Amino acid sequence: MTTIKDVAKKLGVSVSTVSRAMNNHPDIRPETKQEVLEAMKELNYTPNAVARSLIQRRSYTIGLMMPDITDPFLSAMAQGIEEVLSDDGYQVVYGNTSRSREKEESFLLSAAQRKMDGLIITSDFMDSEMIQLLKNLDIPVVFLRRRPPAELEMPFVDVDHYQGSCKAVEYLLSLHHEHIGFIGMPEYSYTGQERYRAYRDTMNKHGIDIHPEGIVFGARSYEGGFQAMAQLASAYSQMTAVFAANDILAIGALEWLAEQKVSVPGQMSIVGFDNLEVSNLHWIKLTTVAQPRKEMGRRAAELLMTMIQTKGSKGSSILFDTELIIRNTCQSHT
Amino acid sequence: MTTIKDVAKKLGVSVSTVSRAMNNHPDIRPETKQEVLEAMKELNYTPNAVARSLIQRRSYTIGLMMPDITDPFLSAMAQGIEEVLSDDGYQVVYGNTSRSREKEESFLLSAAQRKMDGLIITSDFMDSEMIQLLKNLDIPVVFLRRRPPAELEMPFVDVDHYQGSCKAVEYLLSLHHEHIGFIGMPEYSYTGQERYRAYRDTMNKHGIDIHPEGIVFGARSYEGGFQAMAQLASAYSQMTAVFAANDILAIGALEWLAEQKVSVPGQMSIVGFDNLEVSNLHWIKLTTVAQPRKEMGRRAAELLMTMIQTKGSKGSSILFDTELIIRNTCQSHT
DNA sequence: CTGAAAGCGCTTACAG
DNA sequence: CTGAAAGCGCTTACAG
Repeated sequence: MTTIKDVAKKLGVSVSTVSRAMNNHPDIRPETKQEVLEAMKELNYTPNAVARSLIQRRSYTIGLMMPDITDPFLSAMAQGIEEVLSDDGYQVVYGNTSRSREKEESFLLSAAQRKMDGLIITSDFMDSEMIQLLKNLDIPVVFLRRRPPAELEMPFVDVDHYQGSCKAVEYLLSLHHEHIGFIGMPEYSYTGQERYRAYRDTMNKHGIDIHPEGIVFGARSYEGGFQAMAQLASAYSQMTAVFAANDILAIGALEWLAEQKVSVPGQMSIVGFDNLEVSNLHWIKLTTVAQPRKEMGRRAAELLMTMIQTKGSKGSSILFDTELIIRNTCQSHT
Repeated sequence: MTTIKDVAKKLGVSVSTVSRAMNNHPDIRPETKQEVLEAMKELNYTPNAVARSLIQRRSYTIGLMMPDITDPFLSAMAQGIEEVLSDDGYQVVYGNTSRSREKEESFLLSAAQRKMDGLIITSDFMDSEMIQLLKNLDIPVVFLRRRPPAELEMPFVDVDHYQGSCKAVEYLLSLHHEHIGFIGMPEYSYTGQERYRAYRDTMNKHGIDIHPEGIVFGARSYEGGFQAMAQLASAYSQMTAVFAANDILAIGALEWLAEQKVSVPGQMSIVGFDNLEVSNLHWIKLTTVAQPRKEMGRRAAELLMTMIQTKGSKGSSILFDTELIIRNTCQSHT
């Protein structure tokens, strides 16, 4: 492997000079710089970023911790993140947690050892030990799609799940539905909780009774939505509309309805949340709530970059607006 | 930041001893080791992996270069890769290329500078310059879903696109279809070429004429499949079946057919390729060819690990079998 | 079993 | 503008 020493020797200059040439240091004669650059090319020299990191205490590496890159939502955000970070010369180290506490912990440990310059995390286990770990890291962190615990003074970027869900329920209400069921995500899910809270609050605000049998929490899959819809239909027979906390669940519900020949929106109205690509398929055309996924990733990365550049800045959180996308799964209740 | 020196000082031992304690070196008295380990904990010491990498010439980092993490196929493989690599204490550095030559080149350059230990790449631009770059890296590389150029002696892992596509076309043939159209991916796509080749060969093998107007190459989207089907239907009126080179295209075609009230499989049979999750949706139930995505990622990672561990091993390629999944979009032609 | 010393490949004051 | 020297935080022969 050729090092800075080799190119210094070839030219009969010092290593300092070579270093200055490749780092665009002002204190160097243009001709000297030119010679060095040429020698580097001739020798096929590649600077060793590891050595540089050690001395500069910057690795130009940022960690991205996510539960599941397979989730279309998360992968779109990851792409946005990678785009802005790589443009700035940073590398993204990707850690999949599979919603396992152990994997989250080991990723954070690894971030400490590898001297990562910053972190973007979608964390599912923010207990006191984890918080301590994050504090000890002493690097900028932005939470993506999660709220940081109060003692952490770190920013987050997310969509306004609450407001978006209010829109969805308001829409159903504006269509004169009163018996509105709810299909939720697993109860531990943060986003699921927010969407559920919005459902309750909106119903209450309009003075509409919430029927406990009209609420069910499904698994994170089409099958979960399918089962949930089956349960709802049998337990809450007056129901004329359903707000499903995400599109996957909504589509699972639509499958059950199709199988049972319940016409949508004729007999049942459905609203989802996420605006996944499949929701726009000809047979589905789901009315849902859209969020700017890739843009969220981009903004999270940009936020982290400014936090890194202006050291000590806490960074301010970003809450994106949602948009109700009206398609074909809702109809006025008469 | 606390370093190995701090813990040595606290205990009045040498840094060598501390180093030996944390690296499970045999030449250390168990009691000494115990003391060191405790001191490390007390001081909240975290080893600096950057320093270690510099001296050991291993970064425990592998690079994963992919065109688009948003593609459900690639993200599933990425997940498989991350799982096995992180279990082995390796980190995965993720680079999105967006099918841009420039981004591929800069990722490879970065791999050299960061002293990555290995690479898994889905490369779209293997020209001579790129090949040279890869050679200079002098680290294990496995190609994922691509063939390495002949002069590179590197292994690949992929599914047998050719054989899988033969199965699809043979199936249509077994149903007595003779006028079989083909919807392809963009022509530069490697996987697309293989699937097209299989279509042609299988038709020829059975002595069936291929009609040039029955072949169209679509864009990489539902819309692309939609347009392609429209074109095919008007140009090739005897057509009774279509092999679409991937599920997205197939579903786009199904959308057009549904919109035109052409019954599937009554008037038109369709086979896809990929077995994406959406293909199993109630309204779609697409007959298609399945590939073990996550498993492919896992095996690619395992292959890379053995190449790294047994230095100098070239590694042998892995070609996965496909499986024809028969659902509801094909019917016998009478 | 333990320590002193050299060295990994760079950067960065400090002198000149 | 340039060079010699110290140092980033470790690991690893080499002596003892």
